[in-house]
Parts: sequence; C-alpha cells; structure tokens
Amino acid sequence: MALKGKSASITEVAEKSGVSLQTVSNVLNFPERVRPATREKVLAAIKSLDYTPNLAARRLRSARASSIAVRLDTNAVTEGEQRGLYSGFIQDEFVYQLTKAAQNRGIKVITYTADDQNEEIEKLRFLLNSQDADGLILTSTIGNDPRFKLLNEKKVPFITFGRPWGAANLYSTKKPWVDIDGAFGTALATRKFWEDGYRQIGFVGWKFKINHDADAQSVGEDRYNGWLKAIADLDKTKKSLSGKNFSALGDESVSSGRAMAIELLKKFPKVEAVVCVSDTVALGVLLESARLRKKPLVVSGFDNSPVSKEFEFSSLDQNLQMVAKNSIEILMGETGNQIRHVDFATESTKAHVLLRPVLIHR
Amino acid sequence: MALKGKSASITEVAEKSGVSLQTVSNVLNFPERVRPATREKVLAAIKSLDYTPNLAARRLRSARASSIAVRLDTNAVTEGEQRGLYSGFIQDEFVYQLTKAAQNRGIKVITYTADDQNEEIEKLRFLLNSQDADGLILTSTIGNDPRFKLLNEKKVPFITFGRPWGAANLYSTKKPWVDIDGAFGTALATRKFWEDGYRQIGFVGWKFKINHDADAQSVGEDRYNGWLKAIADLDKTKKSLSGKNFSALGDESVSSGRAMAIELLKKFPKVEAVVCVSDTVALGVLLESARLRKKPLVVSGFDNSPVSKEFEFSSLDQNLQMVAKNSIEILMGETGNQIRHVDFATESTKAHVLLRPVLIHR
DNA sequence: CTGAAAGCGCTTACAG
DNA sequence: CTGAAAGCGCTTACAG
Repeated sequence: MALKGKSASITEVAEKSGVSLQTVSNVLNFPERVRPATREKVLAAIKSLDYTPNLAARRLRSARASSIAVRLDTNAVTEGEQRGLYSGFIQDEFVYQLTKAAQNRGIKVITYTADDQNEEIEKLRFLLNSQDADGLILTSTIGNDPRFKLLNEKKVPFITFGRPWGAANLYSTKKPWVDIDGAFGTALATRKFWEDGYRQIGFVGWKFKINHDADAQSVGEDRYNGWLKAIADLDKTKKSLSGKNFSALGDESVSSGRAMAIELLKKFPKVEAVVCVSDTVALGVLLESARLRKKPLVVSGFDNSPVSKEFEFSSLDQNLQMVAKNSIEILMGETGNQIRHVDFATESTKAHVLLRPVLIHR
Repeated sequence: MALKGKSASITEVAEKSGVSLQTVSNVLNFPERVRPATREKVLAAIKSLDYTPNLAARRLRSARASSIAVRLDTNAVTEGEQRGLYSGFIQDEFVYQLTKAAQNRGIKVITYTADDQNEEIEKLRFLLNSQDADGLILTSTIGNDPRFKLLNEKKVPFITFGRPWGAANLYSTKKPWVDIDGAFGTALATRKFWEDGYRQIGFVGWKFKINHDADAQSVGEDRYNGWLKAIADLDKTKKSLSGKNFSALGDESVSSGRAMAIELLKKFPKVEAVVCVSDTVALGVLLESARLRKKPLVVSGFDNSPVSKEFEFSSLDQNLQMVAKNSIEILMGETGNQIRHVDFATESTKAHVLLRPVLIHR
C-alpha cells in the first residue's frame, strides 16, 4: 500500500455512529435528507475519526471526475521569438485564479502540456477516456480549432478564455468563451486622458490585417477600435488627433514601442498622451519619449503587469479573478458541485461573456 | 452518468481478445509476464476498442493516486508590494516544466491554493487523506516550515524547489530540495566579464542580514557571495573593484536598481560592468547608467526573463527543465511509474540537488 | 428518513 | 503464463 496514513472509511464512520453506510453518504452528499439529530451524530463521528472521503472511490462510483484540465504553455525565453516583457504573467495568474475558483466549488484543476495540435488532441482523448477530467478550459483558440469539434462531439463541458479570433462566427454556441472587452478598455483609458485635460491622444498598437467587417478580428484590432471610437465620440470639434492616422502599429516589444514613439512624435509633435495596446509597448513609448523630450509622453498600457506598476503608468487590469469565476459558473452553473454539459443553443445559459477590464490609474 | 463517450472497459477487451481480465491487466502493467502472441492479441483489441484504463478504478484498487500536487501563489500586482518586473515568470515556467516531466512518467499534476499557512496545512491534510495526491512539490519553504513536519510524519514523498533558507541545517534529510546554485551563477557572470576584458566589476543586489556563518542564509547573500569570491580569485593584482565595498544593495525593483547605480557610480566612477542579483535590478542599473553616462554600464542579470532578452543583457537561466526533471526523479526514482517514499537518511538517493544555472550571453 | 444490496472498473493475491 | 475470485470505498437505485 503506497498511500500512508490511510484515513478512516465510510464503514468505520457508519459503525461508530450506529447508522448505515447509506446515511453517512447522505450526510455528506444530501444533508437535508437526514434528520438533524442523526446528522449531528454522524458529523461527530466524521470529526473524531478525521474521515475524508476517498475521491477515487467517489469518482468511480459516481462517474464524475470533479476536475477540470487546463493546458499550460511554455513562456521560456527563446531568441528570435516575440513574447513581450511579462510573458507568463497572464497564464500564471489565470491558472491561480482558476484553481482558487474551482477549489471553492470542490473541483480540482489538473494541468497538461502538448507540443503541437495533434499531440494535444491525443492527450485530450486520453484524459477524457480515462475519465480523469470532466471539464476543460481552453486558451489560444483559433477559428476552426479542432478541439471544438472533439469536445462538442463528446459533449464535454468546456469554456475558452479568449475569443476564437478568426472564427466565421464569434458567437457560435459551439464555441463558448469568456473574454475581456479590449475595446472597452482602451476607450476607458482614452476617456480618462480626456478628462485629465489631454486633447492630443494617440495610439500605439500591434499591426493587424485590414478587415472590412464591422467586428474586430484580432486582439490588436479590438483594442485599436476602442481608442478610435472613443476619440470620435469625445472630440466634437475635430481638433484633436482623431482618426486612423494618429496611430502607429508595430509588434509586442519594447523596441517596437520605441520605434512607434519616434514615428508618432515625428508625424504629430503635438501628441500629449498615448493609449497603448500593452504594458510592453507602453514602456517602449515611455522610455523613448523620455529620451527625446524634456517631458515624456503620458502613456497607458494593458494587463496591469508589474511593468506598469514599476514604471508608474496607468494600465487596464484584465480582472482574471472574474474571468475564472465566470468560467467556473458556465461549467457548473451558479450553484452546486457538478460540472455539467450545457447545450447553449437551447438552454438559457449564455455561451459568451464579455467582461470589462478595470483601469488602474497611476 | 455525467461522463460521456464512456470508453470500453477491461472486461470488453478481455472478451474481445478471448483472455481473462487478469491477462489484460498484465498486458497493461507487466507486459513481460504475457506471452508475445497473447500480448499482441490483447493490444489489438485495446486499439480497436479505443480502450483507455479508467484511472479512478486504478487508483482505488492500487491505492496510488499517481499525481502530485503543487501550490500556486498569486503574482497579481498589488500597490505597495515588491514583486519585481517579471513576477509570475518563474512559477509559470516551473509548473509547465513540472507538468511536462510528470506527464512523461504517467503522473498528473494538480494545483491548489491557500491564503495562509494554516489554510495550507488544512488543504494538505484533506488532499492526502482523500488520497488524491501521493507526492508534493513545495516552494517558498522556510527553516521551520510546518509542512515539513506534516509530510514527514505521514511519510508523503515530497521535494522542495529552493533551499529552506534560515533552516538550522540546510542539509537535513527531512528537508529534501532541488535548487539552483546562485553563487555559481554570479561567479560565472563575473568570470565572463573578466574574460571580456572588464576589470572593474561591481555588484548590485538585495540587502541581506549580516551573517557570520560561512554558508549564505538567503538568495541575495548567496548570489552576492558568488561575485565576491570570483573577483577575489580572478584579481591577483588587487587593482580591481574587489572586496565587500564595491557593491550596492537594495531591493527587487527597477527603481532600486537605478538608485544603486547612482550610488555605485558615485563611489566608484571607474566601474565598467555590474553583476546584478536579478533582471529587474539589472534593468534599473542599465537604464540609469544610460541616463548618466555616454556609455551605459554593461550588466548581467538573473533568471533569463523576457526583460533580459528585450534589453539585450546577459542573464543566468535557472534551467527549470532540469529542476523539474530532478524533482520528479527524486519522487519516482530514475525509472518506473510510482511515486515512493524514500528515507534519505538510510537510502542512497540524494536529498539535496544543487544545479548550475546557465549563462545566456548577450 | 433510513437500510441492505449491488456494482462502478480496475489490480492483487492466490491457485493452477 | 493464465484464470477465477475478492475487494478497494464509495454512491445509487430500490425497498421499506
């Protein structure tokens, strides 16, 4: 026997409290079915024996794993790859919040890794077949992600963190997601700058493919749109840096932020404040403008990472605690301790939840 | 039944291949006990039925969870708390590498959280009593950590990532650990600077309590010692910045790095290169010296985080893949698929593994 | 509200 | 090398 300190079994609890196994099981799972006096007796026995249910037995009998799986990706530094300055920060905090939210509902989180799409599908099949997870949290999904097909076929409850950008229909009930409203966030930052008296507010972001659809088709476009529309709303006089031209788009790096700052300042020397797509890019803009001018540009970033705190600029917090809470509620409902399949097409549960980021003003 | 797509059971495999349950089980667990012809027959049935063992049943019967638990901490940004610039990066990558290494040996990783020490002890008791984990990975342990007592009493296999600084005896067999040799790392960086022709090599680190013991008693002291001794070894002429005075100690922030750079440059204007305790501090030194002088100081950091890559300075990689690999090997031995208790006091397995960081030269 | 029985899917002695 | 039986610790119908 490998597991030591074997805890008491339900049989011992039943004997000690003078009731049947059944009643002990009811006290644990349906306390309202048991008369208070009996319940007290059983609870006392549980306490005195330091009884903890054996989860393997429970899983086997109930055919519920009561755990969800989440894939982890590496964030290690590789030369020649773009990762931004606080790589790992979001995944780390998301998994933490997920574990915490799941734990509050009696659910375990198990992690897995996969080097590519095929390996992941194989890992998922094994995980689900072995009945070790009955819910899944996906991240980095794409429009025609093969995981959607697998999970829908097997009717496995799942939720995606982040919209599957590029999907023909972002609101397909076969592709449930929880996400942060990036456009709302950059609009919030823009309005705050306006309130603070700035009128020449630029944007530095990530390049994206021109898209003639009304809806954004990438995170970068979404965050750009928020700034663009906010300026249009705010500036009735049309005297500020409104419109598509008052932005510079590059990639997720400090050096790109620096280059974009140079570009922006050259074209629009009057620019006072810059809404940025990320804290990494914001730092680049901040540092470069500090080098070029007496007074650096006022910037805002995204993610409320340690970078924005350290360099004291405003940033949009993704509110990962809310993301985790909503994900768990979609998988389990508002109450109860069971992960259950929902057919979003016919039931009232919402398949898509867009949460608002919070502006941390610094 | 909550779990859908119920996979075939071992009974069906036995029927299909015309052998007993026992033989199927042997094929899975002790293939060498089964005659090749029989084995092939069984494997064919397994494949055609897409059979995957039910892990709950296996756990219940074998009394082995085949999973290890690891606690996650938040790295969210809180005002007024020191976290450094790439908070979350190390934990994120460590858990990734741990999951990957465990997966290769057929072991699951489950995560949990706790808000304080008491809650953690309670969570651990439940986890172990419910037989849902048979091994543990600890982090952030302190000298008289109550988790050591609990796990040793219950004879639960565990390993600590990081030395329990402050312990009366860092080499107690009751406190097994895997760690990175910080002193080796900073000595490596120092020697590399020396090779590159720099002779005035300073150090910027974290404050630590003066300690009259030969061994370091904190990460900060350990990394400081590496630099100190390397300089003493290298500089036979005593003309370089060797000795205790040629360092500046602050805390884990860019602003502290900046302040230390100012202090160092004031006292030792000749300083050319600075070995730093972390990438965060190194960035502060780099940025401030770039502001103060034509040519910024050459710096090296620790952790090989995205910060060091982005700002192109050398850094010491903690080699978390090796940390994970060694942790798993201590818990499971070199081969096999079982987590087993080792009494380090009497068995040959080493209780303490100090790994060397790798200098990433940029 | 409570109880006696069945059985989830495996692995483990044990017998041949 | 293979098989028939027992049993891990629960929850789930079902009966009273």
